[in-house]
Amino acid sequence: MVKISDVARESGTSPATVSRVLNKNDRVDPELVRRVVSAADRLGYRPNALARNLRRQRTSLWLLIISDIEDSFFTSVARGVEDVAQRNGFSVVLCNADEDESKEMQYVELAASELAAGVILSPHSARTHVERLASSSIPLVLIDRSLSTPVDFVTSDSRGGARAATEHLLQQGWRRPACITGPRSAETAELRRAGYEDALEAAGIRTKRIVHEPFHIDGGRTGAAQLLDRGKPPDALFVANSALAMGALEELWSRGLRPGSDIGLITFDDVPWARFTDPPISVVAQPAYQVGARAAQMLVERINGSLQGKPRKIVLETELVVRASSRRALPPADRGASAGKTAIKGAHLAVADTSRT
Amino acid sequence: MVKISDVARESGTSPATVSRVLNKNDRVDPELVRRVVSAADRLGYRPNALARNLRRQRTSLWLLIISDIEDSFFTSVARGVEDVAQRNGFSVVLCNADEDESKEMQYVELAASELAAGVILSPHSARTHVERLASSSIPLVLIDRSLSTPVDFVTSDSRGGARAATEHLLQQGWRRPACITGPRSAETAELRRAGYEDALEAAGIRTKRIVHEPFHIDGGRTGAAQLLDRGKPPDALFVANSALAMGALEELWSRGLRPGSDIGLITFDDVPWARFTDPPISVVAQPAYQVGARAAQMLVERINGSLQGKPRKIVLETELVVRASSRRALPPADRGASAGKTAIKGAHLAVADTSRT
DNA sequence: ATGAAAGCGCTAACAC
DNA sequence: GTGTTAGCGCTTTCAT
Repeated sequence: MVKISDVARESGTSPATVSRVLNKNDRVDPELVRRVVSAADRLGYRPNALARNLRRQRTSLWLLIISDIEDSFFTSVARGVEDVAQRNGFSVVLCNADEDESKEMQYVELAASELAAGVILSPHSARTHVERLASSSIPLVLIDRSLSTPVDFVTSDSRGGARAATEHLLQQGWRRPACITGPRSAETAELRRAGYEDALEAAGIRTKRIVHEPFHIDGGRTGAAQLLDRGKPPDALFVANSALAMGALEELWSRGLRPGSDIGLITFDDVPWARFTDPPISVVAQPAYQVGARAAQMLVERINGSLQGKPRKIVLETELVVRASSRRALPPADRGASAGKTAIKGAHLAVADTSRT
Repeated sequence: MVKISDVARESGTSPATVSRVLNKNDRVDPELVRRVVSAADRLGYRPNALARNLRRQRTSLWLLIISDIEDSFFTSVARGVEDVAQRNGFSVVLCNADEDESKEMQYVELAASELAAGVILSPHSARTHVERLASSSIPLVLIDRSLSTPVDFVTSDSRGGARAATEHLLQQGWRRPACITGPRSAETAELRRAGYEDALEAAGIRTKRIVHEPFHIDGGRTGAAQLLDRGKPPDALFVANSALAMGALEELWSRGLRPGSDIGLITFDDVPWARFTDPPISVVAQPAYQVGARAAQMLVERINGSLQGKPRKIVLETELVVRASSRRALPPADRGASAGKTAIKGAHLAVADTSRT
């Protein structure tokens, strides 16, 4: 391994000068710069980040800890984070906590012990993480789900989106809606349930029909099965995320129930394949890329100190995308090729500000 | 920041002993262990990984550099890698190169300068990466795509899978197949095209009908459009990955062409939603999790030295999953609920060994 | 503008 | 079995 002292010797100068040249800090004599650069080049010198980090007591690495790498919401978030990070000279590495609290903790520990420049986290629960990072004074921005502790936070309006989705179902003439949501420990699950209930209450519907399941495909399957096996089964489903939606869809399919004709269906998250299902699925679209980008922007500002004071909270608007699965009126004849094209897109929610701080 | 010397003082011993206790290496007096542990606990001591890494000249971090985080093939690979890494005491961070060579280079550089314990990479092209890592003697395992330089490598049998898929189309009675594959620079794209051609040649079909497009949804759209606009359009499509498949599906949809009845369709990669499309899509399934797990296993063995000598190559079998989109016989009446259930699964390929070394 | 020197926190020889 | 000590490669005062 060729080190800085080798370059110094080769260029007939001192380690200090080489360091200065490499970090293009001070005004060094142009002639020396030339000599150092050429020497470094000739020797194939590569700075050792480990030594630099230890000396500087900081890195330029961000950890983005997400709860499920197979959820397209989070992969879109990741792209938003990466774009902003790159523009600001940070590298992002992704950590998949996999909805597992101990893995999450492990990655938080990694961030702390490796002195990450910043962390963006979608917390499973537990505020211990926050304290751990705070004690190492590593800036943290939460996404998707908040914690009781006040921390910078970016999310989208789950409750408003859920309410709009449910109201849409009711407007379409579905009369016995039900809700498949995530576990009580997940904030987004509870908010989406609450939005669903908001709509029911506003419409004077007393029977709630709610099931809580893990945010996985199996949860969607068993949740749908439970609801459909009841004495008075629902005629429409509001499903709180895309993994649950896949399970629910599978269950409907296996019972020969066709969304749009036999049962109404609307779900959270505009996954890329929602247009290709039979029939296309109506969704509440979250601005996932923006969630990531805004979170990254906040992190940059915390790191460089331009954002100070108490934590900010940003809530982004969702968008209702109406396709065939939620429309009651759709006649069976109108299936197939035309179904994809007739999808209405863009009914913006009336609820909530674009972003409040 | 509380450091090892603080713990030493607090427990009335030396830094060396504290270090030994923390790394549970030597046989230290149980009484001392107790005192050290309790002192560390009391002071809230956290080891500084930066210092440790610098001293040891190694880390326990793996970089997994993938070409597209939104491709479910790679997210499944990631889970395979993570499971094996965790069992062996390594942390995995994911880097999304986004099919961008300069980003990929950047992450390789990160791995080298941070002295990663190992790297798993799906290379976009360029063998410079390999040399860079080799010069820092960081073990590397390639996945999905190989390079001209010999390096440990795990993939699945693209060519065999493509051939089997195409043969299946022909057996179903489709007569004018076409192929939408990726760019010529992508090895998997070329192998799948080759497998497609193998089947055509074996069947004595002379007209190849092949288009090369970027591995993105737009590529699928324009690729399909090009083929369908020809004087003699194809009556069946073999599509080389899932992003392309989405675009192709969109194009078919917009022209009112229904897979299975109007046109045959089979694609690479068993994405979770392939069962939910209209109609369900036949696919060549890659053992993505296994690709990741096997690659990780090789990396472990390279790191601990139990695997030595020249690079190994592992080629895993693919699986043909036949659903409705490729079956010509499917009568229009058999749509809807039953279509998902009647899917045949499991026709194993006759080609290739399970894994050769 | 440049160099000398200290030291970031830890581990691994080496001595006892 | 435990302590002493040197030093990983770099940056950054502090002199000059």
